[in-house]
Amino acid sequence: MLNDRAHEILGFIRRFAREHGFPPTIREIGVEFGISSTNGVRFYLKMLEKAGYLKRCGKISRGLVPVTPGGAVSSAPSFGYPLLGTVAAGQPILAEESFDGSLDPRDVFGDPRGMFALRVRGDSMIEAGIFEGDYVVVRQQEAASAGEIIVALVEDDATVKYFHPRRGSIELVAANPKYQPIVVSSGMNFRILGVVRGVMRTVGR
Amino acid sequence: MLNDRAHEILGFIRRFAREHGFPPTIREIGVEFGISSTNGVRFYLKMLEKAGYLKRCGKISRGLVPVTPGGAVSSAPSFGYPLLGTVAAGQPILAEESFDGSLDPRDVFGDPRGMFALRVRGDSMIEAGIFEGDYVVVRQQEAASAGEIIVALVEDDATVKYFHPRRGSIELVAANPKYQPIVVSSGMNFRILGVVRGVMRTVGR
DNA sequence: TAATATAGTGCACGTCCGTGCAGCAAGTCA
DNA sequence: TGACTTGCTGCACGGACGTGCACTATATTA
Repeated sequence: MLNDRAHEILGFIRRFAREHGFPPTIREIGVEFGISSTNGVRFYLKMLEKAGYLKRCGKISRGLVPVTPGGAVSSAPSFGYPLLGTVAAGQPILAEESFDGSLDPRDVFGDPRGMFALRVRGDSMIEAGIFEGDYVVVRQQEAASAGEIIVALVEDDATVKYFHPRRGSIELVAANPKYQPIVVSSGMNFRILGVVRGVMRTVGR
Repeated sequence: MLNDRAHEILGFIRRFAREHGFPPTIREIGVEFGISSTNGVRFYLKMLEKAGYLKRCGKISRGLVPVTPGGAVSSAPSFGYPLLGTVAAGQPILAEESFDGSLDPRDVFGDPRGMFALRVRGDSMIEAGIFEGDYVVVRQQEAASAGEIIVALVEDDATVKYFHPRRGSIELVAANPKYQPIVVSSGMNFRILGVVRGVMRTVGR
C-alpha cells in the first residue's frame, strides 16, 4: 500500500513536528525531498491519508497530523520513546518506518491526576513482577475490586498486596509463597490508599 | 509579570496543540478569547515570549511553541506522578508534604534520544520481572556487557535475553528455566539492537 | 498496443495568517 | 491634569500556503 518514499515523508512529518512543535507545510516537505511542485507532495499526503497514517485538516495551514492507524496523535511534542513493535518474534527495524506509536506514560497509565507513585520495598510481590526498588503507579481510591493489587495501610504500615474481601474480613495476599496472607478483621485499622495501575523499573546501572 | 489572561492564553495554546497536533493561529486565539483584533492577541504573545513561556518562529504560520522557562517544549505539560515515598514500611501520607520528587520517565529512564520501546511477547524473562505485554525501554547500542539484558536479532528473530559472551560464541540466556540458552556461533546472523534500561507495565483493566 | 498507475512539473488563484501602523478608552501615577 | 500603561479595535499589506487544472514521462498491466 505504502512505498518507501511515502514512509520517509511520514517520518519527516513526525520528526519535524516533534522537533518544532508544529507540522511542516506542503512546501517544506517538498524542499526536504526535492519535490518542486506542491502537487508532488500532495500525491503522497493523499496516499498517507487514505492509508490512515495522517489526518488532514483541510484548507488549514500546517494541517497535517500524523496519527497511529488507531487514531491517536503520534507526534505530540511530548515525552515518549518511539514504540517500534513487538519483540521475541518478527523483526523490529530501528527506523521511523516501523514507528508504532509512542510509549508515553500518560497513554500507558492514564491521567496523572489522582495518581501517585511509590517505591517498593521488600519482595512480597515478586510473582506479580513487582520487585524491590520498582515504582508502582497507583490510582488513589478508597475501594477496590477482588483480585486487584492495592496499596493499603494496615495498622500504620503501608503495604502492596492482592485484595481479597471475605465474609466479615479482608485478606491481603502476597505474590510470594514465603509470606502468609494478612487477615484484616473488623477491629483493625485498615485503609485502602489506592489500586496499582502500573509498574516501572530501571534495569542495570 | 504575567496576568491571568496571559496564563489562560498560554493554557489554550498548550491545550490546542495537544488536541490538534499543531498550535493555533493568532486569529484562532482571538476567537477563543473574544479578541477581534489580531493585535490584541499579539500583545499577549509578546508578553508570554518575553517571559520565556513561548517561542515564536517569526513570520511562520502557527509558529507558536509553548516552552517551559527552561526551554523544553511543553505543549504537553511535563508528565509526572508525585512520588510519595516507600511502601511496605512507614506511612506514606497522601499530601504535598510527603512529596518526594516526581516519577518522570525522563528522570527514571533517561533521555529519549537513542532509546526506543518494545512490547514484549512470550514468557522467557519472567524471572527478571519482564512479562508478556510489558514494554521494555531500550537504549540503542551495538555492544553490551556480560550479564546485561539485551534486545538482539538472531536469524531475523528479535528476542530479549541475558547477554553472556563466551570464547568464540555468545550465549543468550532466558530468565525462565523452561527455555534453553541460545548459543550464537560465529557463522550466525546476530546483531545487538540495544540494552534494556527499563520496564513498564500496566496492571488491571 | 492501448489503458492505467506512478511520480511528478508548472502555474494561477484565493484564502490564511503574521506584521505594521494608527487610534482609543479606562485606569494609574506623579 | 497630563503623561503613561494596559488592553484592546480596525485596517491594509504582503507573503505563506492549500487547491485545482493541465500536462509529462516512465513503468506496468490487460
